[in-house]
Amino acid sequence: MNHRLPMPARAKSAKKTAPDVCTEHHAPASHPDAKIPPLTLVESQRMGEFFAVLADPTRLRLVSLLASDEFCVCDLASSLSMTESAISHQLRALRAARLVSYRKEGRQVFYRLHDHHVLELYQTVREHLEE
Amino acid sequence: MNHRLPMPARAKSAKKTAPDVCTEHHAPASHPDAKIPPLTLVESQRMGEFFAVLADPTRLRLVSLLASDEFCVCDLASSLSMTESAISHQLRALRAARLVSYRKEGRQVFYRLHDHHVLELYQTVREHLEE
DNA sequence: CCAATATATGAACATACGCTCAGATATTGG
DNA sequence: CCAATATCTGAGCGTATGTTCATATATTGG
Repeated sequence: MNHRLPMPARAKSAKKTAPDVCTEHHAPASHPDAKIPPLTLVESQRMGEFFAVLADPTRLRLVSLLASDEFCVCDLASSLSMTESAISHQLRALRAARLVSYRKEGRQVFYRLHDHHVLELYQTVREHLEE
Repeated sequence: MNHRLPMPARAKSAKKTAPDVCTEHHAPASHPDAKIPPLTLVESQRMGEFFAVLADPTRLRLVSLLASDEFCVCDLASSLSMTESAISHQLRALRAARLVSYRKEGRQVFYRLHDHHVLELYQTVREHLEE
């Protein structure tokens, strides 16, 4: 069965030159213009957490609402026909990822997208999926 | 407790004018330049699935490797110090999401990024997280 | 044909996640 | 202060997901 176990030694040999792995190797070099080092484990975990926040339908619908205007939790819950508790939990995740900011006004808390980068990313992917 | 249950009627009232929800409403209108309709449930699910594929450290490291060159499964597994089975499962997910393409050459299968959109999205988010 | 190599796949297990429910916290009005 | 409103939070449940393990498929060499 698995003829190459985890192998702590050896790894990280593939950087920019052709990696000398497998019995024979044909070194295709299809992206010659690249100099980008691969993600480290920690970097990939960070990036994964970022994408994971956007990998939920409810949070994406929240972002799509906030792309047009500022809303309080109550309005967001009503717009999505969900409980305010569920929305509050999801807003917590969006806050932790710095995707939204908020502003307190009396008993209400108004949420908005954190900055233009969020709006741009959302619109880019939206257009990409509309093809 | 929850003073506003799922409410199937009523929802979808917040489109472009200020949504009339909550007892009092202060209509802040912070993004006046918007005309983007919010995501439907189905659209948000599609978009969520797309982000979910990129929400895993292993798949992101695979994308980061393929951003520089074309690799066979064996090389990818070796580079990440993981079993070829695990890598094959993840490549399957990347294939299903049309994020990678492949080319068979004898016993080996060489994977590459599907198109330049993938590379651009990856690089954009990478730069965004480097701040 | 058969052994070896390279990859793919299904089942199973452990973990992670989203929602609900109950309750806590905070602010306003009487 | 107390009731009502608006939001937040922790525990628990059901489901989804990534890896391992065993096995299957496919291609090459002898």
